[in-house]
Amino acid sequence: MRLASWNVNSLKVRLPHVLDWLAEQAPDVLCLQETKLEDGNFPIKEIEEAGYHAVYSGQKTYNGVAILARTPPQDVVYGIPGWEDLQQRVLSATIDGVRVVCVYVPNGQSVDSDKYPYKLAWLQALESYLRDSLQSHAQFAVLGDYNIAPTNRDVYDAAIFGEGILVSEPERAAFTRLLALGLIDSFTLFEQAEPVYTWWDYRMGGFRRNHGLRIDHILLSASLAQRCTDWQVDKAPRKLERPSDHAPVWVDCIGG
DNA sequence: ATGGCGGCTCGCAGCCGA
Repeated sequence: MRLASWNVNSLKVRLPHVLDWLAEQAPDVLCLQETKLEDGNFPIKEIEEAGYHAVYSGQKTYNGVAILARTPPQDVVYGIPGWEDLQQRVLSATIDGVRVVCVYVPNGQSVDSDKYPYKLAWLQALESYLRDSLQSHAQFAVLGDYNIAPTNRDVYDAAIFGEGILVSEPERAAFTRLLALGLIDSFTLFEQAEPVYTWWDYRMGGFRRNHGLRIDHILLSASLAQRCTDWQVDKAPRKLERPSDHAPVWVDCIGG
């Protein structure tokens, strides 16, 4: 099965790209972030006509997550249970026996912003939730925009970012703690010769100059990682007119 | 050194993203 993730930066604007991508890549599951749509405006008709079921949790202007799947998502959980959050950033569902968690980790804005401690507290809450969920799901995948570049290799110019947002030690430590739960960054199963990015700045010809970051990740439980045969980032949608600044990423897993 | 793009809104300027 193919499990994918894409921060679309407005599903309203990007719906044609998403529908084209579903047709071309035929993922079994596609996790979306930054839909920026209230649930009443979610394009469920178009998604269903494309052959997908969908569950979604959105809000106006900011955030919003969705899971599209060829078979009906089951046991849907909205947000992080027991952790109040007005921002719609997490959605979980079981699809074909795999527990899928779609995450849009807060950006944090800057390390001296109020949004930075919110990001770290949010990551702590996510860690607790994932620890609990892993107890009951051997086949487990956490896909999304983590807003963390795990190593300097995941940054086009580490000097520019310094100890700033997306790369700071506390954020990277939080990411490492997610791995310590027993999750594997599927990207690392298929080490690449050249640096690989999933996001490029709209400004200053960021994509053309390959000024990117690897901040979209697919973490897999050990059982699911054993079934994983490929990891890819598809840069093609980033080349289209009015692209998202993120590219879709996916993994293929045997069976399911 | 700064901002540079793009999407959003009880919009026409300002916030936010990364």
